[in-house]
Amino acid sequence: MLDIRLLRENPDSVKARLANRGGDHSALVDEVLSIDTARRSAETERQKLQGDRNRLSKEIGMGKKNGQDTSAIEAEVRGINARIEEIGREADEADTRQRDIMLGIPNLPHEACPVGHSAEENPEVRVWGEAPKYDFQPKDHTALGQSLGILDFEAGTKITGSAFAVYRGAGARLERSLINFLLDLHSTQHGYTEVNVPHLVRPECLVGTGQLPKFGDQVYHSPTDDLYLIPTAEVPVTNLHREEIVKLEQLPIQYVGYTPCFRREAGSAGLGTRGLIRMHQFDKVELVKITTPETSMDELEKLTANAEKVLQILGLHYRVIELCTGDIGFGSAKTYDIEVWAPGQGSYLEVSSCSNFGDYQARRMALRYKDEDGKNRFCHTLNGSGTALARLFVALVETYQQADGTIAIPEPLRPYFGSAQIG
RNA sequence: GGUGAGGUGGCUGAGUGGUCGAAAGCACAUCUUUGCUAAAGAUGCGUAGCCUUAUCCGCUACCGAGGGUUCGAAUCCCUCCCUCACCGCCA
Repeated sequence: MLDIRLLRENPDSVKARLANRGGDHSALVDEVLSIDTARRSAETERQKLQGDRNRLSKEIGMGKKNGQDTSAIEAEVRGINARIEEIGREADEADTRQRDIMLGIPNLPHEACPVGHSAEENPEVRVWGEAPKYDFQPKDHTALGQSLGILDFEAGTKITGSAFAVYRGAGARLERSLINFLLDLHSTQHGYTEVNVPHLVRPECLVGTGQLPKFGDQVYHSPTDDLYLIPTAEVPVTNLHREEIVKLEQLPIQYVGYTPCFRREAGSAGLGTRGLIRMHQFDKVELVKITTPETSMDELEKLTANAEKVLQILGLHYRVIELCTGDIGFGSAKTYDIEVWAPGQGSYLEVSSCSNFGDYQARRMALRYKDEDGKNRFCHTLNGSGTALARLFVALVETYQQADGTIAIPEPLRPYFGSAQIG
């Protein structure tokens, strides 16, 4: 959520920065501003009347003690109460409407976020390694998965539906070994505290990180309990500190957590057509940081480097791109995507998206810290995949496939996987 | 799921209709004094909003949440949520 004071003081600048995302948000900004004015005027009157009531009620108390007749004042207060109820309803309604609209306005892109209209304009920041060459025709992971018996898409469809997969034997073991490898790497080498969190969350959590109210159709929901299946560990992990005032010394707070992620992918192109690449459920190891405003941009660089390290250790060719203003997510101020090369696809796959949300999420979830002067300020929040598993699995088997159809396991993963190859 | 107890400021814990945003203690911050790694004293110390040039002052709200009674509610009534204990059930 944006700071309403920023909108009041500098509406044109806010509109201009939002316009860089594409779409027109100026009408929303104007609407919020007009509601804000009405809201404050109603609030001021309500508070004045409440003050009157408090004063008169004390008079009644004193009067009764002294045996005086207080019926005239009581009648007066009854009149005030009627007015308080009326004006109070106005104030509350305005407050609710203002918040609802504010929750639907995306974050301002950071000055460091390149301006552009769409994904085509995302600058490439760096490339690591190079695409491996094969003296045979590299296969797609679905073909490899089937011939090795490690992936079973039909079984996923049978027990749940399309875009659900079953990993078998060495496939299941590979997935599990990757999870352990990633958790160990980030917790022991990069200074993140490992957390294991619930996969079902309250709606407030999704509001906090920005999925609700606007993207409710993308998450699975259990109406009976009003709980949501998490679309990413970002939601429960960041919300660990919702409505808290953390100590400056605690920052930066750094968490790494593994969770499955559940996404309805309503309206997504390519659902169910490309093996593991877009699933309704996939595993992910997520990195989350809570920082001060002064350090968040540096921390974004570090976080991105931490995620890249995964691919470096596994020897997977990748590139980092910087998302332009037209392509960054709803709550993000700046985002780097890490894309790993998948030889069987002949393309890059996004395996990590590292974002700095500034104080946008912190404001939504009332996450603050006390600064040197003892003043409460909103934290900055960041997160990035470290990394998504299904696509990492794809890149790994496609990259390390051999002419005989077996898959070599890269050296650093062998202690986790338990052998040097699959097949 | 059943029964019982309870939810007050960072923590402990008073407060059963009026001047309580809330005693006291602890913790914390600053200052003072004495001084050998600590003690004593003083002061300060919740959050949000409104007003405002202002993080001054002032005002309003908040004692699990939401309703109700009343001129007035942390205090009375109702509903819900949560925590703890025991029982049942269960991975």
